[in-house]
Amino acid sequence: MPELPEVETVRRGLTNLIIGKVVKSETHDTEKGFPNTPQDVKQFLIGASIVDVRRRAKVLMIDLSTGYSLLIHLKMTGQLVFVGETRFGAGHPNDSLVNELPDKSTRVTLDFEDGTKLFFNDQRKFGWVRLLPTAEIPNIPFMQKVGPEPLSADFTAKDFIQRLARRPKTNIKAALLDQSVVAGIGNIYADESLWGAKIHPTRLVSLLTEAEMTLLYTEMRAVMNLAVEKGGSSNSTYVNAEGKKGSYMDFARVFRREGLECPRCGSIIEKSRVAGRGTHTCPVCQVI
DNA sequence: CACTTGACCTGTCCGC
DNA sequence: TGCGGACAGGTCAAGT
Repeated sequence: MPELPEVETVRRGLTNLIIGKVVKSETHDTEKGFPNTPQDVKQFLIGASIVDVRRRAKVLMIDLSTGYSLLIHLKMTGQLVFVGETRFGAGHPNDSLVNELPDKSTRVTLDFEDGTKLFFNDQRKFGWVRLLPTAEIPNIPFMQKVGPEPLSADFTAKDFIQRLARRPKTNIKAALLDQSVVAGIGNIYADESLWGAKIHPTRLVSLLTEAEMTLLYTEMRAVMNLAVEKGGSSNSTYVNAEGKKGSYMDFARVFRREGLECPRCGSIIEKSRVAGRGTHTCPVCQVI
């Protein structure tokens, strides 16, 4: 599920739900999704309290009182689901989860001292959780190469244009998906941003005008801001850590709207494959 | 080097 | 209904 807006929504939810809680025990299924040793877990996780929940790009960081952090990447299908028996009223979407979790997609479970739990579920097993010293997070390869946060106040159109210029011979969709250019954009918001800027995803970066790149910068930020405000995008079954559904898909202009009318010009939206990903475009108002 | 493709996994949907 | 193949909101390694 997660691009920047979804991960940010999870971060905000967890901030409300788990800060101050003390970890009582932890279980995980395989080393692949959680490579730390039992000794690491015992020394740096068990008994620790949650100090902060942060995000960089699509990576979540749960900072612990031991000076270590849990780094979490949800990849395609990861979810963090908080279950606190007293938190949800009758009929709430999370009520059933109290009894249904853990299930076969559960990779990691954190049990807190107060009886509440946090589950990391991941159907496709691409995601991961790892424990490492908080101070070492900036040194991991991903953090070394990842680009700026698109919504940060000091990220300018000029920065964006300069970073795009490093990928002149690839198409603009691949460049937007490249986390070293800008952090946090994924398949949904790449398509939505390019529609907003009336640029076809297959266009070579070197063929974009400065005006187009400036407009793309503006549209990308508008899309990301709206998506964060709406709690991200959710499929029919997903609920976030707080049991709320994201509603951005109600506002999507092209993503998963193939066969429907373009909201700007009325042409029929097409689906194709660009940069190895399913791609949604208006064939008329997005210029190749 | 820059860029593209395949691999990692499981579940679901769609066409025969 | 059964089966095969394509596909799914990401990233890295290996290939050209």
